[in-house]
Amino acid sequence: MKTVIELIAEQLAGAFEACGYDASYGRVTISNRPDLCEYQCNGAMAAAKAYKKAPIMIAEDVLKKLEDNSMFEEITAVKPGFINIRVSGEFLSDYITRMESDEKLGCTMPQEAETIVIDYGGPNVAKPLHVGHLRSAIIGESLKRMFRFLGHTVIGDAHLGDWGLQMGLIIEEVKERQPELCYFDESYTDEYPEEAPFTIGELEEIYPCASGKSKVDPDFAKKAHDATVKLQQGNRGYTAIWNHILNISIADLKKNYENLNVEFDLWKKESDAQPYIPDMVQMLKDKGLAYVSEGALVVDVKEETDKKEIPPCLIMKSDGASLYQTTDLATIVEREKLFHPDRIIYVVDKRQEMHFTQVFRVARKADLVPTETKLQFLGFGTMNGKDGKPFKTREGGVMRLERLIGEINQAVYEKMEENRTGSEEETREIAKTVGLAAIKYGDLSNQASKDYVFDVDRFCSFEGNTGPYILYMIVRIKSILKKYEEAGNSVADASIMAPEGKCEKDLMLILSRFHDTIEQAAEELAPHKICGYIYNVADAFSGFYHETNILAESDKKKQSGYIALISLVRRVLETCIDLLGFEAPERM
RNA sequence: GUGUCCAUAGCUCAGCUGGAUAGAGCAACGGCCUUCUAAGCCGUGGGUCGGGGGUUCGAAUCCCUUUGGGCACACCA
Repeated sequence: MKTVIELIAEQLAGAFEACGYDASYGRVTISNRPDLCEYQCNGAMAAAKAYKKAPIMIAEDVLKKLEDNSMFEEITAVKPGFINIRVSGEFLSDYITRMESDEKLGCTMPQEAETIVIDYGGPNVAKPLHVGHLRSAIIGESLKRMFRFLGHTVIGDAHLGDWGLQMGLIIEEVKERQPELCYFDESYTDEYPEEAPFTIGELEEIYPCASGKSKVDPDFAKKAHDATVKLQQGNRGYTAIWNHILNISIADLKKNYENLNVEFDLWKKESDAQPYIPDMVQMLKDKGLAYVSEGALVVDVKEETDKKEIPPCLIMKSDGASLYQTTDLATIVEREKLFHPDRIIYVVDKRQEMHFTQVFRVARKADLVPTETKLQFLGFGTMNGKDGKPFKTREGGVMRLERLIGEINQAVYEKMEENRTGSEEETREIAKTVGLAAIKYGDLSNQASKDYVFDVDRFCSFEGNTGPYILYMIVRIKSILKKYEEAGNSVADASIMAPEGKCEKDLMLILSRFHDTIEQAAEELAPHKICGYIYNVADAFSGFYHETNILAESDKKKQSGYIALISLVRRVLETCIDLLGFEAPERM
């Protein structure tokens, strides 16, 4: 469905053309002076230069050539050459009504749906999720939902890290602790036990221990490197341990992501790309792209236009082991083979930008994907504490996700406790829903690429531009609709009417911009635009709510118009928060 | 060192494909609850958009320069 802006711009473009000017001057934007108008066109001023005429004259001429004035309440040429526009209430209510009858609230479905792989999450097996994984999960999940809503085929991939040095470190540490295990006996030929020799809790302790040791003990580090190579070469015992690690970790990760309302379609791992590596490496050699430099196999990726030296992309270490780059490239090969994606979006810490620049360039040079396939890197910034430094626990350690969520839920619960009406159990449940909204809205309302300050108190504070505030507005609407139905009316039968008050019209104007917002947010990979929009809707609703006593309205027809309107507000808000990845409780 | 991103109200952030008076929220101050959830609403104060130059009828937005930060720069992921 065409946006209001497009409908107005069509009219103006026609008029500009009729006057002999280029149609592109008919571009319309939302007014930045809501006191003067709702929409504006600044084309006359731009045209003034090209056609050497006074802008105000151009604007006035253009308005005379308008073919259809029915959608405007007011359209005037002002001062230097602005064209100020107010749409009519009838046009607006009709527009909103059409939106309401559309399953996607007016979003245009693509002619040809894209297949999009979104690579987010990227948790490492054997390591607990910590705050560093939060942004990727939250942003990636939101993008997945946005593109899916817009009719694309989206595949969200957790892309576990299970193939790097960390596996060698863990295996070597287990070996030192329990050398008698059958996995380390080269002559062992029986089936390996089904039961893992460690629990998730032990696993989470083993890795940091091994990692620390490797930094101070070169001998241990060497052994870990060797173990990594042996694993990658298919050593039977090591593979069995690795399988144990995987099974235990994945079960634990699923539970954690579920708590975040994050759901992957695919639980692929770096190791799944392993089978593609030999052929890919051979191909890189055959094409003359890969060569040996300082003992390692590399591909040059520098380009003429580079302002700085981009180092060659390492494909194979001098000891023969593959690296992050290798698996990422092979993963592209795998994704192309399995899904033929039109684009792959990587939601990764922005510090990895260089890495992905290299990987993308090798992929292009080697034609791992067709030229049309988009490879997009969405780098997100660091989550900082109130001191502006990377978020840590009070003791200064890495904050585990479980603990963070627990603290948020507790903070929300304590606020609700002050004036709770329901049972403790119910309040706890609601606090979880509200807490998740607090975290996600707090994160997503910032631009993804920027660092941001994660402030538990502020995000949970129920006041102002926060997740809980948005939920509160939805809950209010739900409550009114429920009472309306309890009085024997039907919300479904209500229909929207032309606005009378200013607040009512403002609310409708904001609602009419739903699909502009969603389409733009998807285009720019910018969930924060949805947050900004939601807040505007909630704010406009609040104004309307306070001006209008809906349930006490005696004119039944008018009341039905109000009900239909707030019912649409609810739908828009709920759709938006679903795109952001959280939901509203029935009451709070 | 090279490159890159950032700098907007006391704090946290929008706005940046050039447009009219730079916006929110928090914090501060003043109002509004026998009426659909006051977790709300209305109002007041608060700014040389880091500094300097330029392009333009018009710059927070584009270009140059300068200062101060973050980050990245081949065998970790």
